[in-house]
Amino acid sequence: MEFRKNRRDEYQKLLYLQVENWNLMEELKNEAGEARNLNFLEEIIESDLASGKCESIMTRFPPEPNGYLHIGHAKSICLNFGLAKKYGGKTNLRFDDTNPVKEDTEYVDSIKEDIKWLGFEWENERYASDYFDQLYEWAEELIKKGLAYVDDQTQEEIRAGRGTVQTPGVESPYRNRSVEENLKLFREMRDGKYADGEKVLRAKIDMAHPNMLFRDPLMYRIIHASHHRTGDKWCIYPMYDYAHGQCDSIEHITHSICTLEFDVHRPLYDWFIEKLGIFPSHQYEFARLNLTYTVMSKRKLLELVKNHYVSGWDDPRMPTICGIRRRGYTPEAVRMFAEKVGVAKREQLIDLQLMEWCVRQDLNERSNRYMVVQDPVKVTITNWEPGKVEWFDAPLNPAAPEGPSRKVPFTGEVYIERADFMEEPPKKYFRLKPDGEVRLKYAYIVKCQEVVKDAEGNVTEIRCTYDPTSKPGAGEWRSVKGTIHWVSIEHAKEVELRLYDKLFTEPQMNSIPEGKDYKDYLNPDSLIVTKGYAEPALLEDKSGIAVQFERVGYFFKDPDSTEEHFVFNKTTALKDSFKF
RNA sequence: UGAGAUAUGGUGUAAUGGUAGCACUACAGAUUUUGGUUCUGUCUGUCCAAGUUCGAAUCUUGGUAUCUCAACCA
Repeated sequence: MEFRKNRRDEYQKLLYLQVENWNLMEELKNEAGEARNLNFLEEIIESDLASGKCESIMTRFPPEPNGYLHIGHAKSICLNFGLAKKYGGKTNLRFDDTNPVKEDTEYVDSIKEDIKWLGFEWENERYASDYFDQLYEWAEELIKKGLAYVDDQTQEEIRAGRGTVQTPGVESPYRNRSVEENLKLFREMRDGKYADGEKVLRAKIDMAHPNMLFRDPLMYRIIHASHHRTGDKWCIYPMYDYAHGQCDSIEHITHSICTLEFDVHRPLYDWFIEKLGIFPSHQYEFARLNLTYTVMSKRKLLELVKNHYVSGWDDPRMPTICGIRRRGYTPEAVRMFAEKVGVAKREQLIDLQLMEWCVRQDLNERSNRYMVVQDPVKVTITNWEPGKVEWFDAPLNPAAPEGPSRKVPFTGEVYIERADFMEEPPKKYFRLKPDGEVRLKYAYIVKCQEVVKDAEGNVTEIRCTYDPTSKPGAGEWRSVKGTIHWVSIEHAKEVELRLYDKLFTEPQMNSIPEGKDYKDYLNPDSLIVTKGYAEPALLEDKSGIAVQFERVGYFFKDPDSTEEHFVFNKTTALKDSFKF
């Protein structure tokens, strides 16, 4: 480095440059560089805006209503809506409903709910099916231009004729029908004269093209099925490639953002727009999100639900948006996550820990704290006046010690966590041990005097004395090394706890060895149902977001909860740096 | 024996010919009524090989690796 600097100085002298000028230049460059720091899509948009290629931007989120949205979609939603928001543009929600046999209104509703939950508002709600008439007209136009033809070949013949990635295809015997004949046949297709699969409409491009999608791609196929919106009006339906670009164009989408695997479609997207001479939308691709210990494909998620490996699409272990929501993630956390994973064109496999960090980050600031003991052992305070109850004031969030608080009852018999007591502790054990002192959080310091065990040697009771002078707020504060959570047995409320962990045991679920199935890696301990003993204030919590069980983790009240029976889902554990 | 895309610490992502930075993870330390939070620090990186240049992650050439494409799915 020193060498380089010397060489540079030498060179500056050689060029008779003043060192100050050089440094100034670099400073300016650095400033400019700092101000940028954009992802590649933002760069494209800024350059398009600057060059006047477009006055304002318009994006769209185009789900097919055939399943539930997952965290990968969340990335796309945050991108599309976020980019438009950042640059003063708008975003449409467009359902890509060109295949009636796969789609359903059920999914439309859940998709809308999920987008709203994430905190985004679309400009227009549209459907590809809104444009079926226009798309049909354009198809006739392409036929008239000699750019499309009706093919009578069977599905197998068409597939065989397409060739392979390394060998060119062969032209269909029906490729050179006259415009009149094509028009007549296409109209007959539309009018229901033919059965499914009998004929298709194809674009006439190049059967030897290196891009397989240019080997006379299908534009329309015959499907005699009822569509969730257009009913029985149509029996021919456009293919994705024939529909998507034109739909974008109709809506004047300036930046059509999709995932990487669509990059080979872009030339065809452009081809239709060019041949039709319509508004030039442009497609850009980014890398889809992959998460460690997670499967994301619709097929696999569906299988998990259908075969009851999980309780449903909204099972808190699912990567679906509804699952994540039920797990206790906040929209803020999901948006933060989408921001953190970044946008680029190389395949990414994001560490699940990043997602957990995001919820902790958000929940740490906003969530209310309560004490809940999961695996209790009884502590008796021998010098406590029998029957006495003392109520302590405990802040709901330690970041605001003077802020809102709850009342915590203290009595002579409390539960503590079994793991918070050790008879023969290692040296750096700060919790309760024989003759040791520990603070019961928000209350007194207690000292372990005696350990009671059953015949098997299990600890059944710990007898302690409390130090009356250690009362919070009264007199000088005395510090001890350990502070643990507890709950008054008399006041404890029993709640159901669902402890969730990662669904799979293997980080790279996309590249599992041959001969293995992803289901071979299901984590048998992904759900443990247990119970907890909570301080009474927990049941009164009205925050609506996950709460923190102090020293344990974040928990979210499940919709299964009733007035009598509370159920809490573990969102994620607190970070734990304690090591024996 | 095709075409397209992508290669920067363990994981993501910047640096747009000029000091390889940031975040997560991991590991230390300080603070702490949560072994939490916060703060500080440490470890670890330009796919390879030539070339251009005073200077290359960046430009050129040639390799290598990974991903995508042969549904009447999207």
